[in-house]
Amino acid sequence: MATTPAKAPAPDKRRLILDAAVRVFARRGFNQCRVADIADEAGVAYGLVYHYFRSKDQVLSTLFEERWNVMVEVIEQVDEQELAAREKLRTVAGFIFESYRHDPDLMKVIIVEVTRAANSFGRTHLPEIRLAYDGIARIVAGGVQSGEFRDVVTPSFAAMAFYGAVEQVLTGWIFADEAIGAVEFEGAKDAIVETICGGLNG
Amino acid sequence: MATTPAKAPAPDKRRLILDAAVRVFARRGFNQCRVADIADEAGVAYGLVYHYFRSKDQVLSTLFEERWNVMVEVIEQVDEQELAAREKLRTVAGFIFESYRHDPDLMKVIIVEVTRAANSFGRTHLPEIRLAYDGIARIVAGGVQSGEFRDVVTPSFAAMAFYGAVEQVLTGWIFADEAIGAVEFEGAKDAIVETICGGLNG
DNA sequence: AAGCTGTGACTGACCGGTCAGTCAGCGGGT
DNA sequence: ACCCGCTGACTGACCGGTCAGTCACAGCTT
Repeated sequence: MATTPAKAPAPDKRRLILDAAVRVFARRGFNQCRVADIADEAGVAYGLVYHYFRSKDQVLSTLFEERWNVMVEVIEQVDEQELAAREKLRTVAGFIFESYRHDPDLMKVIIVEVTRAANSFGRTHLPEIRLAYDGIARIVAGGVQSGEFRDVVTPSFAAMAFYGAVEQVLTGWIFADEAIGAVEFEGAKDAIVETICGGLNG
Repeated sequence: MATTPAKAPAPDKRRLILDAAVRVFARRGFNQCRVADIADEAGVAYGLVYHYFRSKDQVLSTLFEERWNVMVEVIEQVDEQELAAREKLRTVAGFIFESYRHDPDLMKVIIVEVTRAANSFGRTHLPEIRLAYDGIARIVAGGVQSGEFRDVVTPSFAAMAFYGAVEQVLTGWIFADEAIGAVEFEGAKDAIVETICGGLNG
């Protein structure tokens, strides 16, 4: 056998626990679920959760950081491209909606349990959360500088409005009971940009 | 004594408990605080909380319903007036921001613990929450009908974007450590309307 | 190739603390 | 002398986190 044989699929219990936690947190909420629920869902012994993670909190934090870092990076990469600010915003909205389409449970957990939890994880992860807001604000600022956007509102305010609108659409989907169709996903991206950039006025 | 004498200030312990609960929920969060904290804050015996409320949950539900009903009513009344849709939206945003200015703790609790709690109170109070969204959507629909607004996005989508932006601004204030100045309060109302109605495009 | 040993991933019974909710009774007003 | 608003010690369930122990396996020795 070589040093890294990879003959068998290799269970990777840590990943198993993380994935199970997403499902359990999404289903019952972080506070309502038990560590035993995570272990059961992962088909793993209770104690193994504590072998890989210091605490229940750390499981959620890991989940959040993994995903949020990707988003922050995407926002930065988009901004570096040679694109109209409006197109950049469309790409960012598209990425976020696509993240939800790809893994609704994970996005639900991140939004409900971290991004909006002003008394627990939200406070803890504020700096990382702000990184994303700042990135969006930079895109808007670029748009203002190039003359594409009007200079009526501060970039960071516009970023808030943009991100708030995106998150509210996501929240609507999270609260909805039926699955969301492909049409809604596609439409949402354009509708957000149309609303925030074009405005409602006729 | 008459039926409602009001000779002495009347302690009204129920109100005392409700007001104390707002402070405690805002400070530590609903899940992190103990019923004993509420009783202590109110200067009242532990058991009295259970004299007036069936459960800890019911305390929060009462708080939410009291305030949310007022908001839904305001939205409806605004819509009945002879005003441009844009002005109606400005009034609604103004009311929400003013609610925060008047009692930040209460708004924080309502937003963080109910409006955005997809796994607990949010689910329970979904019908009431939707009443507000629907009211805003009706204002937008009126604007489209009168030709004031373009017909590019469904009214309920526009309502989501509007309310999402408002809530995100509020969230920013909630997460902020320093107090918010009067200038910010006044400016926010106009900035929201400028962003959502006017749009960013130059 | 058979035995021996060290390693660490993995297990799950258990513990100690915490807390929502109960209830027996007190005391001031009428 | 009877309410009844009010009290707060108490209880029982629950749950996060611990830790003593198991076992599969890799590598060494003979």
